[in-house]
Amino acid sequence: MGEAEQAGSTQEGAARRAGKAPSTEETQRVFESLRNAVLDQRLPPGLQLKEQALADAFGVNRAVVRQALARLEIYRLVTHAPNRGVFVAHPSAAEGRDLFTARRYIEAAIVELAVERLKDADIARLRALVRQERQAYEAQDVRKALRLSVDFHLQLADAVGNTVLASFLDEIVTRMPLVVLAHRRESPPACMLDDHEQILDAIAAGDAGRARALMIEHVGHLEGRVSLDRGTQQGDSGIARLLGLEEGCGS
Amino acid sequence: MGEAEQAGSTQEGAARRAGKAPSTEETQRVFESLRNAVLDQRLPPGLQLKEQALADAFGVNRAVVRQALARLEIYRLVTHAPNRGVFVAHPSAAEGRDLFTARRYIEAAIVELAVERLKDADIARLRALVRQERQAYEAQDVRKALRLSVDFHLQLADAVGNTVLASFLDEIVTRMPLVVLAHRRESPPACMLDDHEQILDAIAAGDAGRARALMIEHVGHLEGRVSLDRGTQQGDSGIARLLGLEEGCGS
DNA sequence: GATTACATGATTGTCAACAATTTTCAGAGA
DNA sequence: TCTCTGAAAATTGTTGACAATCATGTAATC
Repeated sequence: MGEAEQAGSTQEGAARRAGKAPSTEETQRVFESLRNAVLDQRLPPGLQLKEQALADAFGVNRAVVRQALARLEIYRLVTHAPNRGVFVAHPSAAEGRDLFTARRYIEAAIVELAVERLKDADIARLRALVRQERQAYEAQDVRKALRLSVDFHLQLADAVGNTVLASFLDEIVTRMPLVVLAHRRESPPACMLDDHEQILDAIAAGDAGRARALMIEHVGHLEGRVSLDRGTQQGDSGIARLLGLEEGCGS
Repeated sequence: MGEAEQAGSTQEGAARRAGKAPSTEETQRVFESLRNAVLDQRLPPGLQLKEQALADAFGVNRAVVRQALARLEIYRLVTHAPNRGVFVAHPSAAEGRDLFTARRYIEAAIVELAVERLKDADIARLRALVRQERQAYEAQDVRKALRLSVDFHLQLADAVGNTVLASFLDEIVTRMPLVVLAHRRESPPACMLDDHEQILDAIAAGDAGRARALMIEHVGHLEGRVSLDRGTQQGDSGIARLLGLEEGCGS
């Protein structure tokens, strides 16, 4: 299933943020491959991850796979059913709502701090990232665009320099793709390419209130792409999910 | 070292918040015992946690201990030195600052939501907790008071009902004792027994702005008990730490 | 006396075999 | 056709042994 990933700025950043000390490089490698697979929406919720299959695929021992899976479980990317196995998580609507609510607060905190702490070089780097993201969209490379879109948020958090808030945001955005897969709307609304750019403008202008409002609105746009209403079932049961596998626009 | 803990409302709550699915009950048991030991400030930063010793102490296999330690590592309660072992974390001053900053934002979010969502029964339960806390202080049971003080924050978060924010706060408050141990001020300022009560009053009165301000101020009081100035060394080197093992007042 | 080289012990990391549990599937019976 | 039973296969959980690495203490050398 998940094999070697393309090296990118996200991987090392994630290692610093979430993965921490590589408790044996092998475990870390397997963990990050699976985590990246989730980020790229390659793993459908509910899929069983069998230890031996993963061990064979990665060329490692089952014990290593087991540790990687245990770590994924802590980040709630998989659920562990005792004596049954681990399955890609299938977040409930309530969980999705909690994630978006928490994301609003965390992102608001980050932009607030960004106005105070970001250097010109940081803003320039983030602007370059937004340009890349736009190019990816224009090139129809949706997967890459989605990834760059996530990277924008993560690198903004990194630039702010608060490791705790950065790791929290990292956990949230990593769990988001599963929420999207489990609760996608049939007709996704139009993509919002300009949000990131406007947020950067507000930060660069030192307008904390506007930056904060824009970011909260941006998260609202993202939440609009899924249906998390209070009556929604936990997620469609298998078949319906496989029909909507083409991904929309990003984070 | 850490053996069975007194059962209390925190344990099950923590299991729901942070611990998640008990990937084999044994692992969860070991993890929580060690986590509780950190919360009670029984584990000095820098102490090595040897796998075999823990396995013997808990009567479990080394693999179980290994998984529990890996989990502790993700919460940054321990640091893992490859081929050397795991050691109780020794948070830097920068890490401490990040934790307090993040805590301000998270707690502010929680009280904001608390004003909207808390039922009368929730408030009554929290008031009872504050009373217990006061009694513990009056009875000079500092350890219990500290624990109840932490419980107040965690149960407030639980009552709000956002599992994501609750788990974030859980991680923060669990890491705090290590920051305190590593960067304790010589003369702790007076304890602030009334903060929790006033926060509850503001929430009960529906005054979100005041509740938020009081909570931020409260976190400021907590931060005042440690010295995290930008010139401070990572922590004193062993001997000095052992001299100041008696604990102050809580969270 | 201080320092380096080396042997010893302790600890972590890896692995494969075994046990326990669950799932699957074939077949009997209603 | 459906359901129940039970054996077989597949999967997870556990344990112990072995290898690799690091820390400790001793002896030799400058």
